[in-house]
Amino acid sequence: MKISREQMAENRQRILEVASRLFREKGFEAVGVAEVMKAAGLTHGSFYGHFSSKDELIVQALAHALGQRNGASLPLGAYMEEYLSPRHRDNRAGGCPISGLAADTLRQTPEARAAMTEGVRAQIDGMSEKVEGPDADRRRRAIANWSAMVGATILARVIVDPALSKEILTETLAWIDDGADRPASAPAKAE
Amino acid sequence: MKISREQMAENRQRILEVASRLFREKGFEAVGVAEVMKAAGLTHGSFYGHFSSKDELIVQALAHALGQRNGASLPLGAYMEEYLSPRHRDNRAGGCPISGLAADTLRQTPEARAAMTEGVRAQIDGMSEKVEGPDADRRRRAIANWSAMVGATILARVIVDPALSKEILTETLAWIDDGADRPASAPAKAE
DNA sequence: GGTTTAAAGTGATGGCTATCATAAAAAAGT
DNA sequence: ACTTTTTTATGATAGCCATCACTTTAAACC
Repeated sequence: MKISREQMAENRQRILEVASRLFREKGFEAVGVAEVMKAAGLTHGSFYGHFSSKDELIVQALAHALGQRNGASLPLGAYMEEYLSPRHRDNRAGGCPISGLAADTLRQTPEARAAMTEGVRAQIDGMSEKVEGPDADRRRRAIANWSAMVGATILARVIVDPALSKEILTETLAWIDDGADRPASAPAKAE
Repeated sequence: MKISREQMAENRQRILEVASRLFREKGFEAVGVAEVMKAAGLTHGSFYGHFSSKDELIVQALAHALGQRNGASLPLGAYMEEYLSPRHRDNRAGGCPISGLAADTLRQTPEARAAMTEGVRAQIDGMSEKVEGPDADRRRRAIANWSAMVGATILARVIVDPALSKEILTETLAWIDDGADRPASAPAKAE
């Protein structure tokens, strides 16, 4: 049956939303078109009325997830603390699509990789503006801190031992925090 | 046809070697049993004489790759420089299995995740011993530096823009290098 | 209100995958 | 030399997946 124009736009948005969550949770390859459509409350056949292929859905869902991520609202320290928290580590479906999907995206289409590239660029640019310290070093710090945040999140997620997983988050946070607004080695900021 | 006992052990090693390279290059899911066996110069049917399932192959190949990685021979600075080089970025099949497969391993069996966990633990322990600086900070530095190395490698690999990709490697290296044996912000060490 | 249009539902297809049963054949042991 | 063992090779099977042709049905438009 046909539905209203607004309904269709809503459906498309719901597909993107659901797909981006499923992709972040299970990876691109492990999620089928049928699963996405079912989670969106539709049947698998109508998928190709919205997207020309699964590859296109991947690009759109990635851009969708990257676009609605705005760590711009939080102060940098609070953002780092939230990013390197067990809560974010355990919330893959709703978490940052860069740490969740960067490795997966490497094996996707050039379009998907281009979307991821722009997401990373925007993230680094955004962090550069908020990092403190000598002007010449701000971009370097943003890049290194962001690399550490992504790496620590990926490592903390895969690691089975809870103590080691937590340690990686905590110590990485303490270290990048140090670099950003502390002279030497102090414990993680309390907030 | 049957072959000699040594031949069989050789075959098994070759399967592991080839599998670990293919997995690092394409990810666990994108590589089929038939492809591995073909690359090892065997036919797909004999696979189950060596391993009980693809999942077991994944565990064995992961342990194999993690085991033969010994950055222990190099000085830490040289190791970091090599790790964050375009050469390593572009050499996925022969590169570090942690940055290449950590994200993928998250969706594998608990045994595979356990193997990855021990690989990360060994890496951090090894780096802790070589990092310079105040004793209390050495483990923290090892963890943060390692997180940054893994994250930067993953990001540099997925990013399409060569300039941004290179910048991530260079700036991350400069930053962690600074932290390890430099007072302030200096360019990457020349070697 | 009737006609057109297009989105969602149904069902099928072809390709790819891991897995396994069986055959073939050579090494190991006597 | 002969039997037994065990590994490799062949071929088949069952399941999953993306994709698409076709039908149904309700919104859009006159």
